[in-house]
Amino acid sequence: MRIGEIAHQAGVSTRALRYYEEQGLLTSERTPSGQRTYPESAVERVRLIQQFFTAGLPSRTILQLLPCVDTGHASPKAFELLASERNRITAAMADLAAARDALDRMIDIANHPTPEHCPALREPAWAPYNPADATRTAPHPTAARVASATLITM
Amino acid sequence: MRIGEIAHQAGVSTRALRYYEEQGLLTSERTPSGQRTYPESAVERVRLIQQFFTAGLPSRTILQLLPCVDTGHASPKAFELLASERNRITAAMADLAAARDALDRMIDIANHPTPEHCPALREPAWAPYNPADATRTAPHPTAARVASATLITM
DNA sequence: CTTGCCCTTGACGTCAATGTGAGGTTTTAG
DNA sequence: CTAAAACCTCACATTGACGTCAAGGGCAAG
Repeated sequence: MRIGEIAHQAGVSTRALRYYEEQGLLTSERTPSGQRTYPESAVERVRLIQQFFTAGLPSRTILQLLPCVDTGHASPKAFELLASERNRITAAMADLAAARDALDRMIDIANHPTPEHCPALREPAWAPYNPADATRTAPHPTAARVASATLITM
Repeated sequence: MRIGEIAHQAGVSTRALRYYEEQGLLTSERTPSGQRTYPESAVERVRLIQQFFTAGLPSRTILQLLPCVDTGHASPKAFELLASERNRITAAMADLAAARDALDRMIDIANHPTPEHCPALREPAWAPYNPADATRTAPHPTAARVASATLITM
């Protein structure tokens, strides 16, 4: 298969594939005229690479990891890398969850059916930010938040 | 409080704080000599901003979201934005989970206690990538994977 | 007053995964 | 055979959240 076909099937650009090759993540055979040729399995390989990129792994790290995929064996160093990247991902998921919770609180407040949009009345998940007011104490925790599962189910 | 104090307490650089101000995310009073002054609440505000940045929200989006935090009200447009960003985050979490699963499979294989490191014997979570071999069929699903919870508990 | 640390603005550097365009060759369809 | 489509290499552009350096001003302690 030529590069365009792989790109299409894997859902990436040909530019990306050439970049992967440049980074040592993907190899190709060449026709006598110099065009790249790939086996079918390259599609799956590219999808895996993309998955790692999407997860925020830099190409250098992926480069160190891919041999493990191929050989089924991980050197102690590679093993450590696997573990640390796993931890990074877990931490990133926690960060995302925290941000999503923050958005959820905002959505809850914005969704609040009563007309208590007055900042002085709602429970301050965050203190209203007023730079001109440098001597403020914590506002009253007042209004009860109302559960509203109106948006996304997950 | 001056900028260095806020930066220290919020765990960011002064450069970042000036950048936030430049982007309209953070405001400050000025002393007669031009130095920035912040209220205590700025620390919390900066932490929130950082949380959003960490979650991959661009500054322009955060800029649109912060007024909702302050007013407790979301315009329909802002509400839509809240929802779409929530979806983005949820999708990103799914991507991370998928990548983590991939790493887990690699860890499982690498951890395999038996000497079946031979690629021909293990179950191919991914086909071994061999560009010179364009006419390969799926290998045998053979070796059973062994549960190994040796690394991270989460 | 000076030492030293913190602050100011401004502007250029960074990093990484591509996008994009130029200029030329190869393959394919008719 | 010819024109379109796909491919090649090279190389500069982009994006975003900062880092970093330069050149200078503000302010407490000794």
